[in-house]
Amino acid sequence: MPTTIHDIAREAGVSIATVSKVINNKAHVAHTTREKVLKVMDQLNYVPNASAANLARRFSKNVLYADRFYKGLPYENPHMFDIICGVSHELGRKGYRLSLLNMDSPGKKPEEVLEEAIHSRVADGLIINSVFVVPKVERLLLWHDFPQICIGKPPFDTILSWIDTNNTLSSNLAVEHLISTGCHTLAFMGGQKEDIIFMDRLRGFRTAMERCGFETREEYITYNPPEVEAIFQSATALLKLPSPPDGIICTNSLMAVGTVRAIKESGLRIPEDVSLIAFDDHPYSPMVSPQPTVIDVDLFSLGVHAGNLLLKKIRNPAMLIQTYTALPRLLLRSTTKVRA
Amino acid sequence: MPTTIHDIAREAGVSIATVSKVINNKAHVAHTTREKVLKVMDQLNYVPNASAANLARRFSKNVLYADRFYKGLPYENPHMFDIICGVSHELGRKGYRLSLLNMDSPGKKPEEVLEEAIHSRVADGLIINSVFVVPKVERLLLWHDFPQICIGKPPFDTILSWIDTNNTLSSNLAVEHLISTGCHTLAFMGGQKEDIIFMDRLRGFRTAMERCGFETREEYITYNPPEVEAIFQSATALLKLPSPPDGIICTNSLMAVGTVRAIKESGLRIPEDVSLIAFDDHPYSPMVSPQPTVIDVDLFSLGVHAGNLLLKKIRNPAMLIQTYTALPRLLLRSTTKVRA
DNA sequence: ACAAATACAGAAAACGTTTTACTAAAGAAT
DNA sequence: ATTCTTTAGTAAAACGTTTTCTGTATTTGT
Repeated sequence: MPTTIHDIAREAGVSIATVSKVINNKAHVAHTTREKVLKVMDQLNYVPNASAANLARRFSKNVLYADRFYKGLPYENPHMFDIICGVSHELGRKGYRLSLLNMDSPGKKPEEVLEEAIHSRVADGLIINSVFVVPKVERLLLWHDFPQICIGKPPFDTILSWIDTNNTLSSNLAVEHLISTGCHTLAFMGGQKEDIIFMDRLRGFRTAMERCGFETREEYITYNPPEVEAIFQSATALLKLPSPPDGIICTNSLMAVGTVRAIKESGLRIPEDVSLIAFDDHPYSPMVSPQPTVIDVDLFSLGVHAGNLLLKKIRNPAMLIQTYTALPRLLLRSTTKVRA
Repeated sequence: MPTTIHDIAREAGVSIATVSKVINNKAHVAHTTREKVLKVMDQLNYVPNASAANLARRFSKNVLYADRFYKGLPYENPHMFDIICGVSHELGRKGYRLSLLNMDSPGKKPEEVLEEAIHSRVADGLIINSVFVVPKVERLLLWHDFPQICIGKPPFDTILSWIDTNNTLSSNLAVEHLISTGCHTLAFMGGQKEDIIFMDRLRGFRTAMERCGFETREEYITYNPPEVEAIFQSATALLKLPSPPDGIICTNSLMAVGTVRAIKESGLRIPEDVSLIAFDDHPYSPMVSPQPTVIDVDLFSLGVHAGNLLLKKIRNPAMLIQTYTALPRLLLRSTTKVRA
């Protein structure tokens, strides 16, 4: 019932081969013929059947995004969906489609889900959260020459391609900014030791401090659970030290919320007495007052880059390992200011 | 190079028809034969080529989620991604895949993007944000008998299937809860008049008030921009009225943030002097203190329902119009309490 | 014991494209 | 005029499945 390439060919008085050439903008078709075919296609509202085309040309113009997609995830981590939006945007522009591959499948291990997807040839490439990239998965991908981009640098040496943010560099930026505005005593409101992003940032903090000729004192580094009350206590304690910090770096915006409250309730002014800088812009940042100066990464464009890199690999599978590190940026708002 | 059904057939010493039957769990294949084929499939690591299967059986085991996916959206509206997670979860369980269809395509109108996708048969069904469901799109979908679920009730009478939340009912719940805890004077912290969700909630508020025998006075209804400072002012003004409200309903969690601050800074206690209830649980709700009592909808399971309904329509296209309205639930936290 | 029904297996025809020859015609070069 | 290229177009063979139809064996019912 739906119109096929045969209908177009018949109606236009040409062969299906010619129609195919028109569709795919191939050479060896006269201008007038092309026009004629295009007109018929338009009239009959023809769009090629994707499956048939996929089968014949042996690729699918589809890309998989492999991750877990569980309940509440978007609230916990809206960031990853901003990456997905970026990927989708870029792929859409280039005529590719993005499918979600949920690695949480009842009764199947993530590798199995992935292997099945690859074998079934539903997609030409893969964007995968690096938490799934264990050596076994690496072998699988390399063995099949399957174009891929990992989101996040895999935790071992690999010749897979990846794309990541640079937490160390972010810390550097934060430290340098605070010092340049005149802070002398810096503190770090951290998360828990299992949080690798936080630990990366902390490492960056230490080296940045060293590079700037400052001493890192352990009592200025706190490890906090993700609870605003505990954070508040912790920050209050920090401010009661014999020589309290005049600059605080918060590993995320939740820390910032609790810390801001602590500073205010300690009777100190922001940023005059204590400056504050946080990582990751978060939707509720603008709601906090004063609005926090923030260091973040444009994750949407990270996604765009990932999509772009992947398409290049798809077009040229011989392409060597690709990596890309997104640079952090400083969003100057009201919790930091150059001091007199 | 990749293994095909022919390889399996040869290796197992049967015909490809038999292998196909095994793959698809069809009848008329002996137990021993089935075992033999399965063993070979396992050995050769065979997974059927999706495009070929799609072409032959004339459906794709794929579903589209049509919406805009622009930069920053996940921060503005994490809710919609919770729906997507739900859909993906449900579809994955049933062997279907979810593809994102970005309706923002350079140089193409949303209807065109949609029409192309439908004609190309990349998917067997569609989940679509009802903001795109204009009469033209309705005609398109009905004409092609394309199984679909709208997220949100379309703004006109339609025989398309949709799934939605019930904002009116939510308001009812809120009003009833406040009154049952002993509040007498209720106020509504609203958004802007263009916000249809808010207007729905407001409508529900009015009817609920009436049903409960309370009078709705216009000065207790405020319309606010999404800015915490303005909200704060607005709420403060409310509390300065000759007979201030002892119960406030906030149309979203942002309102709650500003309002809580206003109540506190007015020297009033929550919930002893003023109770507060907000719509939509938001990730930062737990961070606010006191934690707001909230009325929300489980959007993940809304997504699960949507996926489920769609699969039913795909299996039985003759199925009549389906609708589903998710019920709101009350999350009792610290801003409401039964009064002595 | 014999017809009828059923279980199993395979051959072959789709499904709707792309691609690879191959032919015919038209131009260019000798 | 003759040969050599280039261009335009086509017929036919993939691509890897599903499905229908046909033909045997085997079971079941009488």
